[in-house]
Amino acid sequence: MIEKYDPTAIESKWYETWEQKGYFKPNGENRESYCIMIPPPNVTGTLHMGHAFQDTIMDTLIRYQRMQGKNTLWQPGTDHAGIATQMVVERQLNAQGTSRTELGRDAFMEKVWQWKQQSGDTITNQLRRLGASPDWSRERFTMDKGMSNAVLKVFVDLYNEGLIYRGQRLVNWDPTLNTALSDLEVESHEEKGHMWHFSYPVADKDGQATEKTLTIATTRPETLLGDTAVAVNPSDERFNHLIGQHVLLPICNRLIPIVGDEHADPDKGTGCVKITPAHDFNDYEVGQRHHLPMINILNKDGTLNNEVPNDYRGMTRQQARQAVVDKMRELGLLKTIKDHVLMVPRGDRSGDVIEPLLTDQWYVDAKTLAKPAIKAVENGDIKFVPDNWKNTYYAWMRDIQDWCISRQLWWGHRIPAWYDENNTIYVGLSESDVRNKHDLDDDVKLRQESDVLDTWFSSALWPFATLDWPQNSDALKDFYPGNVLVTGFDIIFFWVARMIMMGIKFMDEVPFKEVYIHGLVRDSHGQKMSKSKGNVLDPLDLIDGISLEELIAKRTRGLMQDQPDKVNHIKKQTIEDFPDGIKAYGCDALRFTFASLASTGRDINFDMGRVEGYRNFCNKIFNAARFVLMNCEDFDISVKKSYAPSTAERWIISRLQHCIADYRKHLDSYRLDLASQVIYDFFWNEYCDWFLEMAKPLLKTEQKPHVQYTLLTVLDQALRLLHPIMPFLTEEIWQAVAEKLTLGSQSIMISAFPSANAKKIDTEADSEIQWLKQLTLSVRQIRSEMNIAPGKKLTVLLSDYNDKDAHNVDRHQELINTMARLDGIELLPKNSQEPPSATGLIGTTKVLIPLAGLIDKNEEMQRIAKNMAKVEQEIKRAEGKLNNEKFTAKAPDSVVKAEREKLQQNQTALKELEEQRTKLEQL
RNA sequence: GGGUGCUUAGCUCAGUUGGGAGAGCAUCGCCCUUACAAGGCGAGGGUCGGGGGUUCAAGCCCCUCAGCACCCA
Repeated sequence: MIEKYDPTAIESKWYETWEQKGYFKPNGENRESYCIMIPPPNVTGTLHMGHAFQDTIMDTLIRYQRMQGKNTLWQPGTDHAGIATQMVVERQLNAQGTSRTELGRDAFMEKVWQWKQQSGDTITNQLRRLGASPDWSRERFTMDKGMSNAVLKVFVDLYNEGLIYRGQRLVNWDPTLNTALSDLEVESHEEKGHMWHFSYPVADKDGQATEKTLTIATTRPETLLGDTAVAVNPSDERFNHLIGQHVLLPICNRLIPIVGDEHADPDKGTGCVKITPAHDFNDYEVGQRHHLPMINILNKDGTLNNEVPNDYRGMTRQQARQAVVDKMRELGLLKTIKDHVLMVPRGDRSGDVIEPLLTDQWYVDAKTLAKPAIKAVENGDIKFVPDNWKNTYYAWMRDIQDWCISRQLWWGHRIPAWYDENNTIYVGLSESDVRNKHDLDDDVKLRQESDVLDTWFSSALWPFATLDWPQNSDALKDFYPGNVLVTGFDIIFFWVARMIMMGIKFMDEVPFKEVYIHGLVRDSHGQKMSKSKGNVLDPLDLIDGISLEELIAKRTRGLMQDQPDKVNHIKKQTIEDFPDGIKAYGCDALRFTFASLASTGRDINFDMGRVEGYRNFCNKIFNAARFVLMNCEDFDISVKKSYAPSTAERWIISRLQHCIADYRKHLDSYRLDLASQVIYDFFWNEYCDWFLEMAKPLLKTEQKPHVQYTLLTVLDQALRLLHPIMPFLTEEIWQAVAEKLTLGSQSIMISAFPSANAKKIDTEADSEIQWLKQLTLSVRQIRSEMNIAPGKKLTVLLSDYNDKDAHNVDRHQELINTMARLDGIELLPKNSQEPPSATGLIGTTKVLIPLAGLIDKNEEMQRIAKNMAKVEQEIKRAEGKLNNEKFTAKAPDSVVKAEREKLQQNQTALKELEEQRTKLEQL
């Protein structure tokens, strides 16, 4: 074995072997199956820290269940991510001086497929580097033939049931991307803007402008050109007498009615609002209530169309806004302009301001599908972990709006609808299917819908479409429903809710039994990681390491030209956070870090200190294994038959049982942070710090073969526990351990996961070793605080000892001497004179280290005073409690009794310390 | 405006039936002790955001205030 832990050397070896031997595939042996569907990453580039975190969680769960012998499937794949991917490729084309429209639909699609191949490969390679163990032979892509068939069937079935329909509605229109978006793809944020007050002349009976005006307030002056009413609140006495009259819309010179509607808030603006039903969701509602005409004034690219006066046609929204304001000022109808903070809706991909626009789109009747999906969570068929996320789910599902699923893009599943020349709609699996069903001759011209489906439409089918549905495959029988969905809270609406709806609709069963919601990975300052902030980390850089220069280059790439300030800021921040770049911590350390951060919170601030700490843990494991193997070179497995563990061995075996039980409990409840803590603590603080040290002297006795066996078996078990989190290092070491123990199994991956054995819990050994630890700690403390060299051999006396002390001293002389580095330990006969000493305590037993020239009297008196202060405080606390009659009367007996015992023990201890101090004083 | 979550050591975070405040990193001291200096041993450091309440007992339960984050409108 190599001298130092070198993750690169270890991690390159095993992945290929595992994959070749088919360990990632379901074993097909066990009827109990376990399945996780990967949330398919978008083929827009590379995996980020959030993916790595999520994949670590899933892989840990999968490996854990696989080792328990279950028929385990982790289903991998990627998502075509319609808009996002199309944008990436379009941007590349633009950089090459061409464009999507120049290429045409077919050639463009080819380009996207090329990109998909490249990005998909990058992603799967990253997953491999992370040690992920999905069944690659089942890899799927949301635009695969199989997935496409599923999409077609679902669309056609829903259409036939009336759950998909085409309709003209106001949609969120993205003028940059030229497509409709669903509500979820629109992000509204507060932005600084203005509130303009315009006066509209009130018209007389003949439709002529009067002197009277009505002043409306608006944040969007350009929409004036599409106004079809002015609304006032019916209860607003300032204006309600005007209801039913008309105003003469300036610029357009249109007569539009004054309507009474609750939407007008008397306290907001001027109390009067202009109504533009074709360009505002609220106004649309008002328009419906009052049967107002809708005037669409926008082209699809956001410029003004021919519905507006000549002067304004072709203007952009911004130009039109300015022009309208100028004109109103000229007309003397502009009253004021106020600064105003308003919510501005923007497309989550383009960042452009979203326009409500009246268009024909395809919708899913979400309300109908949501009903059973809500019930499934209410009745516990699906559980959220942590539980409170179900409230977020309910809140959205109970007020769900119909889902706009059509997108005016090219990259995606083309909607299986055909139009004849009269625009009659035919929906079917294919054109020939449509012709057959509707008896359409070949001379009837059909044209397929050019829109594609929202990318989430296909993702929603992921849990069954990846398992070959609509075929009734074995995989579908074995692995639907899945056990748990592991995902972030940011896509509960986008994805989780829709999978539940579609799963129940088409499989008659929920798609998964649990939804484990994890937090979002942020940087160490709590900032969201994003390219524009320049604080992203590539998980592979933590595995392989990266120099500061390269990291800065990576983070500022593509930002150079436009924003020098930003580049400098990113540089500065990066230098501050990573002055020496990033070291190669290795995959196992990174995974362990992710596991340790997987608690119940929402956000995870990724701290490099933790990675470094866990890299050290890897090193610790590596070195402990080295020690064990070095000391087991002559190990003979035949000792197994006559195996007789000594106290220290029984102790570590007993501790191991606790560790196994706790670890499993935590993994079963998705507390990977607690699980990692448990195994870290066991391995470092118990196995290494105490057991390996105790093994050293024992290896020099005839107990040696037994100790070797214990060292190896406990290591074997610990490695198996660690394996789901740290696959590479554990495999590397386990191979050598398994050989010694002649375990037979070829890989730790398919070895049995440890189970706790209650019979091996040994309270006697526990108590004896606990005593030994206390004694050792006591001596070490004196040594350290009295500046006695660690190597200096001491003699220790036990005074005021009890039977247990005597028993332990008798049984564990050698262990005591090694652990506490003593010459010897003696029991001081009762009533005999105690020599002047430095004093420690095990309970009420005094641990005496005679002064004999190596201890300074004054220092020791100070030390004793310090300890006495601690004990006194404890006494005071306990007395306070026990003197409170209510406490003794109402607290459970066991608590009161424990408190009494503690008090008594501390009182004795205090007395002894006091005596000791007095004795020293007299010297 | 409605909702959710958070506030614990210098930093990043645990603390799940209410019963003597924890980890890692950082800090200080001693030590190259034959597995490991990416280490060992020891130490210091917290009025658990503020206030109030329930209780014999509150980091944990209730109320309230403040700050931060996020979701929905």
